Amino acid sequence: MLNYTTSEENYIKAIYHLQKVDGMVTTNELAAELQAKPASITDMMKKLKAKKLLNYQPYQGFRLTADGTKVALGIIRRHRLWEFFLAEKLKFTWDEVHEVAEDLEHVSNKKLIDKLDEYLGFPRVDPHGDPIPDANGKIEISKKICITELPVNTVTTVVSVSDQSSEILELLEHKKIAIGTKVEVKKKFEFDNSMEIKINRQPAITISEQLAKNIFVYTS
Amino acid sequence: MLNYTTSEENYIKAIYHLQKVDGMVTTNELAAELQAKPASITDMMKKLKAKKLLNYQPYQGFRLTADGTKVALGIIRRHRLWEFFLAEKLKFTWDEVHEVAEDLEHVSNKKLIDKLDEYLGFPRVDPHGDPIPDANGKIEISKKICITELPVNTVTTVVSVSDQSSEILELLEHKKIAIGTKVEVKKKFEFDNSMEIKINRQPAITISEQLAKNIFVYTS
DNA sequence: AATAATTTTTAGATTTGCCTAAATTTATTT
DNA sequence: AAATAAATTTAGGCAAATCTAAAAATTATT
Repeated sequence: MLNYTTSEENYIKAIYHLQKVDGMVTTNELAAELQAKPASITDMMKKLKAKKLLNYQPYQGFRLTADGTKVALGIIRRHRLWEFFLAEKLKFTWDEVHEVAEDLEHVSNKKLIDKLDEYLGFPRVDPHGDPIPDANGKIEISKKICITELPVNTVTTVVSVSDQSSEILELLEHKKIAIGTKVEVKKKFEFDNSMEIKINRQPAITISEQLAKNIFVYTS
Repeated sequence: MLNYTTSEENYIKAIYHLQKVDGMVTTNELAAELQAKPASITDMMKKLKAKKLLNYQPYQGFRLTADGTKVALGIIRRHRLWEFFLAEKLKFTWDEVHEVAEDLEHVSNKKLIDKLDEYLGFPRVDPHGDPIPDANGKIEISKKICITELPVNTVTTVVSVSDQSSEILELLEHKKIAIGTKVEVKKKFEFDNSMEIKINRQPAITISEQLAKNIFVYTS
């Protein structure tokens, strides 16, 4: 497999993530995501198209090709394995790992990553609960849904928190909600979309709509 | 501490290593080391001088300043800690680690490196026997000498092999000489500068001048 | 010490990745 | 369906890091 620049990799990764939400990704969306100007996006889109990583017709948005998706999954594999390493071995907290992994993910030595994977015991998810692609690029279809979509009286497990600001983390910590926490939705209030949830066997607690929107759980 | 580009770091590191042999480093030496053209060296020397990492007067060669040396030691610290990690934890062989560490060394997150150091148990030397600078940039003065300079009947430990081609590695493996091997020089022959050495308590073996010149040991 | 050889620097070009400003295309309104 | 607004692309420029070829400085040699 060929090598790509750090910049190319950042574009590919961003497109992969936006695609999942959107289907087709637009120039402005990607510019916002990467904190770059739209003109820069167009430049790179031409380059990635030339390398057959991207389906792109001017003004029509873009999607990764099968090859582009493979490259994206390689980057995501590296990112998430390093995140796991940082949390598990170096004792970083789960909210610190992303930033460091942003740099480590660009070291693309296959043997390094496969040996790291083995050393870590082939973990299936990273510290945020996101699945780690295997050496062949296979990734478990994440069956995550937002806790707001969960029916009442269903027990499930928190797998990820989308916002990762220190403000939300403070609140989560206070409410004792963390990745892996077992939660059950007890009541939903239409007035303000707040909800009551139970954590383990403790009394129900209330979470606001804003908070709920950022908490994701497994469907099963 | 400021951040430097991968390219700047590679120049700084190369100057540091050449300085130790040479005192003053020349444009052509550095060009050879970095596989670049002399014109490119001059360009970068101007830049590093402007950043006060280098003492440099046109046509007079260059040396790192105290600041430059500090930066170099940071890079070398990262490089050697990753080498140790790769050998110790991921089970890379000692001749494979350098290449991978060349990429990892440019991820310059102080917390990452200090936690890695701690995780590894604050190792003093890398898998080639070279000393690892501590978090403050302190490095043990390496008391390595070539085995050819060792007096007879002195027991010592192999700390490094300068050449790392597969040819020399094959020979070293055959002769059971590795980093950490205890050796004792028994005889030196003036005719061809070959020597007989004993490894542990086994019968003496002969090594050629060419091989001996590449084997380094501790003086004590 | 003058000339030749070598080393180093300068000048100017190229590529990558980004930018601003202007032009173009597409989408939205009236 | 025009006109307006928004999104996107093009054109041209800039900085970093490299290169080639030519000029300048230093070192070595006769």
